[in-house]
Amino acid sequence: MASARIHVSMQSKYDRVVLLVDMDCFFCQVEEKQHPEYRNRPLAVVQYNPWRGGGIIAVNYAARAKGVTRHMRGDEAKDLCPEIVLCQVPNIREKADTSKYRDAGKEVANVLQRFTKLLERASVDEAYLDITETVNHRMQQMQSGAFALQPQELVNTFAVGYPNIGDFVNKITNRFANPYMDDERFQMSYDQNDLPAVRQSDIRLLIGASVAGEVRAAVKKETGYECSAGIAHNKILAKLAAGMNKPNKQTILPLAETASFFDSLPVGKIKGLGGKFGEVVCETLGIKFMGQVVKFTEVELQRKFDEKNGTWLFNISRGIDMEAVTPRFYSKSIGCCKKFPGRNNITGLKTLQHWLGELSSEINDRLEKDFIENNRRAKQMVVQYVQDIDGEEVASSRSTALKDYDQESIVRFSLDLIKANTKTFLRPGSESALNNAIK
DNA sequence: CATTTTGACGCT
DNA sequence: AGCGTCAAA
Repeated sequence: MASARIHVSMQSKYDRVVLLVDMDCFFCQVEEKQHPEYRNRPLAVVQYNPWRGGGIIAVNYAARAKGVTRHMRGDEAKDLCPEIVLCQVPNIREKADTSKYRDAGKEVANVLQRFTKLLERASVDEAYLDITETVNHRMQQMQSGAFALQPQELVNTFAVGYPNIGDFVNKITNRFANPYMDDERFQMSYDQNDLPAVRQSDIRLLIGASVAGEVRAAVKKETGYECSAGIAHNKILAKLAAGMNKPNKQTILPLAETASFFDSLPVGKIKGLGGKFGEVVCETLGIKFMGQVVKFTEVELQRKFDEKNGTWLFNISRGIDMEAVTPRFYSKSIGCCKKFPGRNNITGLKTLQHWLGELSSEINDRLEKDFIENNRRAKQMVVQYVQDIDGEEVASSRSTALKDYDQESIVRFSLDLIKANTKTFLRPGSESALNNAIK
């Protein structure tokens, strides 16, 4: 099958203007909106709370100032910040149910959607917007005098490499007064074919920032939620920029600043390099920073990694990312899961059936809601589970095609899949004990 | 016993 | 098809 990633084909690598909109400590904001009395207080969202106060999955900025972080238990947060409000993810069917936050994320996406057809939801609280068309239109209006940037649209706007946004605007203004000011450097640094886009890059990103300001104002006005945004020529850079200034701020990553910025940017900050592959890249190349990758040729990188990853690294290290913003509003899959650590391991058939029932019930509700909203039905179901086999964690997944289904059939299908996949499902000699505990 | 619960995508 | 990786709250 062809790769799922679609790449843009266009005259230049710098023609697009892409936004990444990221909600600030989103689950906390959802709780603060629901409970106005919690506003302006340190707050965190936890899942479950009997064991050491629950696990923290979101922390607002007042609580971060006290040293509270994700990963901590609720009790640790209380130690650091006794006045903190700990909101629990709702427990429905004896498990954490994050539907409330999915619904809130959809509410935000409904606002974002009005600004472009090219909206790609990247997670419950993040979306990429390709606003190239709007920027092109405003460029034309600007040339005819029908549109002008208003400074008040750029409050809370930053540009990487500039101490404040005013300096960035001044530079662009000076360039209008003297169009050949930067041109010698542009001609030395970029491909001939890219020069028209390079010459317009800064002003187009600045217009993009004004659009981003409007997007964020609309989200705030219509949902009450605050967000941060990155403005750049592609997804990787927009995502990177969005994290530079938070909360409730937006950041431009100017084309000409990318190289010097990358010189001190740890490799792992780039989306896709935050895990094992990023570690391998650093060890293999003997480097720490993104800018150090440019010292290697594309062929060298392909030899050290593989053809695809080598080319990807070569381009990304130069700030080039041709991956398209692929329109997608609804998720491709709907799933739920629960862990059963330690003494909660599922060891008996009855318990397994019970939890398959709970999970199937949630899935069934969400599939029904999805059918009503989006008029689609699930075609396939996948059961995933982790077993304890001789003290080792062994993950498995099995799938089956779905035609008609309801909660009962989902339970039956999932149990059948697990049974069919397990040589010794029940412990020999027992009617009810699983041979391998499910974690 | 202990982040957990999601979701997308790449490799083989 | 099944497994693994990466990322977000």
